[in-house]
Amino acid sequence: MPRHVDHDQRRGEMSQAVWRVVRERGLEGLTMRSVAAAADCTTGRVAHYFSDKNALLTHARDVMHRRMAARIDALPPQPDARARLRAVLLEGLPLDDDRVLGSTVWAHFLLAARTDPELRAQHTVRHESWVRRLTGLLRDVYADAGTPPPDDLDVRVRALVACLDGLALSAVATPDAYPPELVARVIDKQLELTCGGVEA
Amino acid sequence: MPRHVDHDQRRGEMSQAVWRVVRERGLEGLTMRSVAAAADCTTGRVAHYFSDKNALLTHARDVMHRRMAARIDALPPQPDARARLRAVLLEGLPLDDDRVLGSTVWAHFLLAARTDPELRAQHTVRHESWVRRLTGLLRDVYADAGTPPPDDLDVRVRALVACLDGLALSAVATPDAYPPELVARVIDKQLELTCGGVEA
DNA sequence: GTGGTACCGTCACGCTTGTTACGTAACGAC
DNA sequence: GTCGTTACGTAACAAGCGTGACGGTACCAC
Repeated sequence: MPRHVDHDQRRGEMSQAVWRVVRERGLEGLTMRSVAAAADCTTGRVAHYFSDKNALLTHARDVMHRRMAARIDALPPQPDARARLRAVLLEGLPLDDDRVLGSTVWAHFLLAARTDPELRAQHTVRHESWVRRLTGLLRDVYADAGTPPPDDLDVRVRALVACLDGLALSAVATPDAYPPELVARVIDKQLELTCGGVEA
Repeated sequence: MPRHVDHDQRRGEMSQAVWRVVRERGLEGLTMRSVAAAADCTTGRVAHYFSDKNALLTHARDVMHRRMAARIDALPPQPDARARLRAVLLEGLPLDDDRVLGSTVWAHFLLAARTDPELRAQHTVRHESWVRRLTGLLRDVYADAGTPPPDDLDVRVRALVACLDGLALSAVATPDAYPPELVARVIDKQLELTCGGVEA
């Protein structure tokens, strides 16, 4: 075996460079050269680890998604179902630099999905799984209170998710107008509205 | 005066061409050449009416915004405050082809605003005016019912707007997963949650 | 007619893009 | 050592970009 480097690590570094470029210049400002510059190397190295610009993007997106999923899985245990739901919601919002980066990448890929069938299919799968997760958590809230879940549970979750998405978008696009404190207050209100009179 | 053509009309035609290109290829697929092709003319003509690519984009965005504002102003009178609020909300959602186009352009410019200070400033102004408009409408709902508006009126409106934005984004990015019927059902639920027990 | 001006098609320039080819240096196997 | 493979910097390429120059053509005033 000749000279060896850790491929996964290198690819990870370059994915981070992709995120940084997307944050600073958007998806349209993302070029092989800008990624190389952000990763402090030449385009030759980037080309060596990714066959394609598309492969580079896909990898960056997948790593980001795995990272976000891991954050949610690593959430500390909560006292009750409602706190659990709240913690997951907050984790999905861009409330610190790291998650601003995540939401930014998410937003750009979401918009790109509009004209790209493959991106669209992948987004739909993940979105539905996200909706299912929140549905389960909301159901737990009702179970905790000993109340049967309402018939409109699904629509309530959709409204909650839409609110979350809209907030994330605003926080990402105009962070000055939507500081973390406001975002948290709005999602708490939405949570209160969603859970209706349960445990109130 | 030599041969005369209606400048505003020509510019309007080209703005429509811009919208179509944005819909089909996104903001990054929008080039002078693609706009010219969509407007079925040469780049020479486009250059004749717009000094710049930026001027072209700005005009297209402004015309779209005026168009949307006009739609809302032209809304037929509604029986009560709640119906009025609902009508305005529905008008802001991409429920037909025309508004899908509008929301698509909105979403692209919103994301672009993230890295463009001027776009961001303009978006913030319009967003706040939109929030104020909805706040007034929601206040009317309470006034209609003879109930004093709740203290959390502002946060409720923010949640409503976020929900609207998130729905619009989903409907634009993945229309198959968010057909108009579902979108309308979700916003009706959100409206119901927002108005609390008023008139219920 | 006959300017003269608005309209706009054509084309070339310089720049940036993704991709590919090529050269060289580093390093493990033998 | 030396050889083969991996790593990766450099550079060239065609394609596509925004922009500006140039020229022709259609129309109105006179």
